[in-house]
Amino acid sequence: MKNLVIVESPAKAKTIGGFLGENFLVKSCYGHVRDLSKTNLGVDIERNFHPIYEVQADKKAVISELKKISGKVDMVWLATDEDREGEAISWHLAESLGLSDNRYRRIAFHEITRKAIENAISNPRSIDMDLVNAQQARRVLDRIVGFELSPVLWKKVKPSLSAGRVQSVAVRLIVEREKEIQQFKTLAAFKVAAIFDVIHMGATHRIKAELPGKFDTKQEAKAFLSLCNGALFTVQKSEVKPAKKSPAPPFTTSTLQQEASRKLGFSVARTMAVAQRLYESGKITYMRTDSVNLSDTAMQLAKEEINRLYGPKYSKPRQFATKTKGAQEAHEAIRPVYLNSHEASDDPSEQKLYELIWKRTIASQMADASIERTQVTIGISSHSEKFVAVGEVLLFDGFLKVYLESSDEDEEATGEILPPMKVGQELHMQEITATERFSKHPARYTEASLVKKLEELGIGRPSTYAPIINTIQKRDYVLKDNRPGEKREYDYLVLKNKKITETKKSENIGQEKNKLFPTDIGIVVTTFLLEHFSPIMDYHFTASVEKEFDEIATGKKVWNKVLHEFYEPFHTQIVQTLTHTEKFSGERLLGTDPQTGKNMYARLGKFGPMVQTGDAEDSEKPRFASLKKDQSLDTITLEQALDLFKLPRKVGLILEKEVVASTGRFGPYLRFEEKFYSIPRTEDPLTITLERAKEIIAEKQEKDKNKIIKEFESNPQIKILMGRWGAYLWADGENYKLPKTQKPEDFSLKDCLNIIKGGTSTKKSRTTKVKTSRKKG
DNA sequence: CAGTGAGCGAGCTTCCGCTTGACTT
Repeated sequence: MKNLVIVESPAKAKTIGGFLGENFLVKSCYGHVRDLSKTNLGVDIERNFHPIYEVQADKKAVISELKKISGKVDMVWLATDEDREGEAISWHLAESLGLSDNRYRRIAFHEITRKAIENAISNPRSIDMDLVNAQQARRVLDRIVGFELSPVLWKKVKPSLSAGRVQSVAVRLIVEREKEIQQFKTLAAFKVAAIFDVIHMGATHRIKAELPGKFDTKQEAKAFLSLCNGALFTVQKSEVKPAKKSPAPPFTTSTLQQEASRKLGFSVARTMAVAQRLYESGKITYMRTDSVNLSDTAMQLAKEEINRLYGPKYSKPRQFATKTKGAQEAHEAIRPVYLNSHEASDDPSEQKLYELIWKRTIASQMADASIERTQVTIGISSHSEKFVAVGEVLLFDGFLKVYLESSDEDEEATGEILPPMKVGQELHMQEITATERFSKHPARYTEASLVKKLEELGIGRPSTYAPIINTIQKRDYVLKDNRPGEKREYDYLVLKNKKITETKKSENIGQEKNKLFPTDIGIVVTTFLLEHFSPIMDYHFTASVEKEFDEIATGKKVWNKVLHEFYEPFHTQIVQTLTHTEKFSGERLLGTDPQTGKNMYARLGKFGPMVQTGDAEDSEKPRFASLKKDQSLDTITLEQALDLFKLPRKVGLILEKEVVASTGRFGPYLRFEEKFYSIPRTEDPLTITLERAKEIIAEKQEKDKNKIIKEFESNPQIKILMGRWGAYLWADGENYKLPKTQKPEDFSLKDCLNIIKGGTSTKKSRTTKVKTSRKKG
């Protein structure tokens, strides 16, 4: 072997290995190989922000293998991605493999074709140190922000919290959207629509027309309907306008995540996992990309496929320009490797995602759709307002034959075909309706719409969108959740047969599925960071530092100087906040307790969100109660807070012993004679009666009686019990699985001892995380 | 997964961006 080629991805290594001859060995380094030391800050600020690098623990084996091979070859070709991070990886490789300048060459290609690779090999260059320095600046800045800001949170808000250039802004977006929704004032107005009969060639066509404006009140809407009663309706204008629709560009990571979410209901993480499998099996190109570019080969293949399937009329090859802020375009757009292949996998998820990618790619190379829009204006003899009917005729479907991008907003109903109407023609009115419509608050973010917003702001990279979503949920700043929605009544007026009837209708509103909600911790942390570190929290912070990084990359600025300029004010603010601010808990005064006259607060406590009566300075100690799962610090009322203190509550006496109702980690419960009895979640411990309590206790006691299947006189520490999922072995507080080989009652004490000796207790293997911060409501 | 309903306190937590791999009854 004379040559070693190093790329980032193993799947890429495999493909390229096939293109190059026997003199080339292609290996992968699996992304970054060195990173800042994790033990400390990893940056020596005194020495001009000198980074302290270490080979990452999981890359030691990779590096030692590459080192061994590189010692034996004539030339090492560093073929990492051609972007800022890729350039840095090449530099780290050269450094950690100890390659002298004449032992390696830097090459790069943007598409994986034989031609592109041969071209790269014949045009080698040296490592671009300006670009590497831009990456070092990015890396060091992120480390400083994260590792100086997080400890401030530990001291001033709560231990173990985190903050960073990307995650803190992502959380801010969700927090502020929730605030907008809370402050949103719903406005009602009446929308008027009419149905007319049009007679054309002896047949009656029903058309729908709308009044462009709205009425603020029911009275006005009603008055309008009265005016229409008996009026004449005449066509005043009929306009025909041609229009065209163009296809969307091929997929990038972000647009793939959005469409897979809307069309297939995939989470961002699932989209990436499925795409990874398609990539590894050679069905699609690389899935982490910000480019909409297609290779010449791909465009040629698409053209042939479109010609074959739909005919040349449908083909329109085109290249799209990337508009994304900060795009680095190291790869192609996400597309099928073979555009003439329609099947990619037996796995339904993979196949569905593949079809989506296939359609999007093919559609992007197809002709525009042409449409004819008709707008008919209908005058009212008794009023100056006019009805408008809109019709749409698809003259040529073009790319719509294959694919239409969906949108986050509700789709406007597209017009239907209108029968021909002449100016002056009188129309017969069937009915006119006035429907009360309400303004809608801004939509909560979904995973995918958050990714879209982050991309617009230039925050995060294709490889990090899915991890960001994961991080902010793991840190308990954000919760992906559903809300049931509620009924709302609205007024509906109809003018028909010269009569106006008024009815109430109801609709379901506010239902949410898989939406992102901020948690109390998320809100408190965001408020704190905004107050003390507004420059980092600025939505344009990333974009403005990116501009600096670009200037480093083009040699106009020196990287450590850029860092110095950032660090000076930032660090001053860190010190300032640590020394001069109190602990922050997002405290909110709810009012006073009517019984004691003491202040009541809602705030974030050591164990999560809670309410408090009385102040710490009072002679009597304050009382505390945790919030329920569906309550939040921002919205809890004095009444709800008072309810929280009503538990535990004395329900009454059974046989002169007290029964107490309360809510615990696992929901509402009763306590009687030192034992616990769960109350079904549908019932309320605040109102449960003694009668009902007796029932629940009796039921559980009956069940417990039947619980013991077998006991051993010689060893009372071993029992066979009946649990929710069948029989199991209990031994001194630990539980063991019983083999299904015989009936539970047939096990002997010796059998049991053997199971204990050989088996592992289920308690120890438990991996479920127990949340302690909140009671479930 | 097998019933559960606490709360010491020392020591640790944390960033973003590249890339896949692999703890089991």
